[in-house]
Amino acid sequence: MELDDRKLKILQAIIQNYLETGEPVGSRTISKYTDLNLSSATIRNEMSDLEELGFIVQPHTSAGRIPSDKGYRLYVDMMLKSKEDELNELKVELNAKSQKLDTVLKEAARLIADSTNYASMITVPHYRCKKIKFIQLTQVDANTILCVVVLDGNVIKNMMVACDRELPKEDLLKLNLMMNTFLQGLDIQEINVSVMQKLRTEASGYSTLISDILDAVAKCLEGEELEAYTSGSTNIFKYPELNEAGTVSNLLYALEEKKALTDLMYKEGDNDRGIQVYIGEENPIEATKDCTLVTATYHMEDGVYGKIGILGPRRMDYEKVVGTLRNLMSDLDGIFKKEQ
Amino acid sequence: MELDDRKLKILQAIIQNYLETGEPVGSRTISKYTDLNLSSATIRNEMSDLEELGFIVQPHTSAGRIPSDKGYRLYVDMMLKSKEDELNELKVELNAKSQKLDTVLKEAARLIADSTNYASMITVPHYRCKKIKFIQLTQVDANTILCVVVLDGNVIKNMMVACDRELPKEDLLKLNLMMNTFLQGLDIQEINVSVMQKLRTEASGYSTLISDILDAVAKCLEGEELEAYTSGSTNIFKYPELNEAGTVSNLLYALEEKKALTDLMYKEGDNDRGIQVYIGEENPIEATKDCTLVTATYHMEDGVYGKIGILGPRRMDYEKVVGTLRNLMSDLDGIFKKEQ
DNA sequence: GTTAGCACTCAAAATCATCGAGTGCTAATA
DNA sequence: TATTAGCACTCGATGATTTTGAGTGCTAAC
Repeated sequence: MELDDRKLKILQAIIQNYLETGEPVGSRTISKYTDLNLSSATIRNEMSDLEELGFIVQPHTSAGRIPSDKGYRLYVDMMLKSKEDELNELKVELNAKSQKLDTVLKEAARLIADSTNYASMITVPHYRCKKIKFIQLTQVDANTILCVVVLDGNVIKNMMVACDRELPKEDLLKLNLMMNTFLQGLDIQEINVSVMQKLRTEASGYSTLISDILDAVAKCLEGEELEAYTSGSTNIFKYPELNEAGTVSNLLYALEEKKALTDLMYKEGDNDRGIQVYIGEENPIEATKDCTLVTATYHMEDGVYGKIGILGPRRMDYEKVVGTLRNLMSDLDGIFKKEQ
Repeated sequence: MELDDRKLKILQAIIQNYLETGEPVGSRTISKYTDLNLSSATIRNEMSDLEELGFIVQPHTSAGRIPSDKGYRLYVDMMLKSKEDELNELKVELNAKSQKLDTVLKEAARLIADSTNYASMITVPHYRCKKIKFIQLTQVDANTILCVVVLDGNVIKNMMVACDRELPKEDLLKLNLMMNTFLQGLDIQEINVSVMQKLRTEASGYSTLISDILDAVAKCLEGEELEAYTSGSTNIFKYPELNEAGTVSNLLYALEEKKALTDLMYKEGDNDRGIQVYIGEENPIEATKDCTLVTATYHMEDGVYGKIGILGPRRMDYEKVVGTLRNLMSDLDGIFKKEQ
């Protein structure tokens, strides 16, 4: 059996109607809804075919049809194709004044959630290859040193390091200079034993302090590697089909723990294929198997990237989501470029 | 009618039983459950009295009784009193190694949520009177200056400030020195026009930069004044009585938006009466009117304080919650003292 | 003052009937 | 051959009705 043009139109009509209503759609509805001028009986025959082909399913005998994951998949693929070159006039307003990365990301998450009415997540960039732009050590009080590290992309990390005595100012300056000359331009993986060795021998007398600082730097960069922000997680309540006790609590848990996206980043690695749509069972993460997850990857320089995800019901307004996401991506790209 | 000793014991038994089961408790249960050796009929008479006194209510005729807000209130008050001097051996494990405030707070929230099975919130300290310990300006690249502000309590704030050209090193050093001499020890409210004036005249040629920096400092300190962290919000699903569509979504929304606690801080001001318990309608915040909210205030120096809140059902394990909270408070106090 | 006993209440659960949207199939039609 | 009208059938949803049982209040006896 072939998926001819008429079947495709009917499928599309079914999906669109289902997206709007959330109810299984029957043959009579389609018969009236479309401009195909076919009787409900004919539609029934076609629907029967579409079901055999696996694009739609019946929740139970004598109910209308709803799209299967395969059906959504076809729909999304078609849509993505047709949208490919189309201009999208939606303008995402992002307050780029604050140049701090985390503020921008938080705001991005909120924007997405507000404008789509789904839940959103955004991961902070993946620092694996992030290079150190510079380091600044300052004595805060008698036994604490503040260490600020700026990475490229103007990501700022700071940490406190304990030290046993107050350093003379000249020493601190010297240490600062040393740190910068040795570490500038290195990424976290390049800070290896030999570099540390050199630093230690150079800084006679401060060997433990150096170790402590490097530890802090390493821990800070690696530990928070996959932080993420979420927003609008309660939007989930708006979709009754997700609103079964078990599902909703799992989803919210995944969102609160920020697992969904970070897991995905681990699983899928850093392959970037622009906007990805995971429908139902396609989802690589257990908790989201009843949802659709749309992800997009944003880029900074040098293979540094993060992901934005939108989590909603299968019957998601795919057009809007993809559109909004596209816009946001370009906005973010703009901001990050300016920042460098 | 008097609330004699026997009535009190029965009330206590009712509450405790209800805390465990979540079901209305009947006379027969109490008759067996307690060591009073009274028949269910007698209990029924007493319960009837207790209801008249307003300590318990019937969800409907022919159901058992559940505690009213007034009943809980009595119970909590009694418990708080009896706990007052009692040593509590629970030990809260807090990783104090990382000396960064936000990490500690996040961890505290998580600990509380995990150990109590309720939702927790924690606000970052209220900076109103926070004094500047010092300021560090650094040129990050040609048109960006990084400004790190350390407040007492070792709260670190950093922000990027745009500037039109690269400053010579000497000038930056001079600015740094100036900033520190003028601003050190001041709190946000003491940075007034006259201070700014002085700074600007002193720093000939950098007047705009100075303004920008001060703006950033002010905005940063004021804007994030009432940030908060939450944890375990999905624990709410564990309590069926909160699990009505409307309630749960409101609660989660309040939690996600971190409204509950911050609102409370605004409403109640900075009066600190240690551990506070708000039961049901006593709650000053609309969204939590079906819950119990237990809050505690932690202290740093100089009137700087924050709040921790635990949100759960009315039938909360008050003993455990209060105990855990007490411990956490003392742990936090320890950490913050060490940090100074 | 306490208790046994009993009639009464009422929410929750179980049972049953009805309704109707939607289907699949068949036979008639274009 | 493709389309359509017609009809019997299915089955979840809705709602009425009954049953059940935990729990009460009251009264009379201890």
